[in-house]
Amino acid sequence: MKLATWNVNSLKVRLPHVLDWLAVNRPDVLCLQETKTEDKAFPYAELLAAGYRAVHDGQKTYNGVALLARGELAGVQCGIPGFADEQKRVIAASVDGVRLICAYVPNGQAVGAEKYEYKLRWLAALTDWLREEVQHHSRLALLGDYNIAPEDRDVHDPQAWRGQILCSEAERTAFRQLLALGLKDAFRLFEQPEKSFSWWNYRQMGFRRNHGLRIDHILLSPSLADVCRACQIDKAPRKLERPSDHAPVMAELG
DNA sequence: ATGGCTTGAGTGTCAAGA
Repeated sequence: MKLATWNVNSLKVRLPHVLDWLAVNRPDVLCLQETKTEDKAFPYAELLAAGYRAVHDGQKTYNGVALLARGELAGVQCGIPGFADEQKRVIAASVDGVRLICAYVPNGQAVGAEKYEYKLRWLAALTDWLREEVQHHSRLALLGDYNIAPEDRDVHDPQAWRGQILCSEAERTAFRQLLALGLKDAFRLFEQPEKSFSWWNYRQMGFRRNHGLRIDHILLSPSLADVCRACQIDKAPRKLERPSDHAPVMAELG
């Protein structure tokens, strides 16, 4: 089973890239973030024609998350239960006995900002919810744009980013709280190239200079981590015309 | 130096991303 996640930064703009990528890679599941569209404009028909069913929780302009799967999507859940949030950032469903949670963690804007406090509250609510979910679903994966670079090796210039948004200690602690639930960072189960990132700044030729961060992650419950055979970041779509600023991350389960 | 790109909304130019 191949699982993938991709922040597409507008599905309307990126649909051709997504369809091409699905055709080449044929994942069983693809999680999307930042669809930036309402449900009524979501391209269900185009995806179905490509062999993928989809569930989506979206809104105008911002946020929006979707789960695409070749198999049936059961037990669909939108949002974090008990956490009131106008912003569409979570969608969960089960495919072939695997519980999949697609998450778009708030950016946070700047350390100390109101949006930063929201990010930390949001992450605490996600973690509290997942503490229960991992009890009920031994085969569980949390995929998405975490907006957290977990360690200095996930940052192109750790000195410049030290303590900054996406790299602050409170954010990294929140990430470790997710790991403390028993979840494993699929990417770090394997030897990886140095300076591997999943996002690069659009400005100042960020991609060509590899000025990036690894902020998109696939976390796996122990039973899935045990059967994970590979995990990689696919930089190919980032090289296309009008790319998303994020690259897809894919994990292969045995 | 708080900008530099990109998107959506909407037709001015700004908010938001990371």
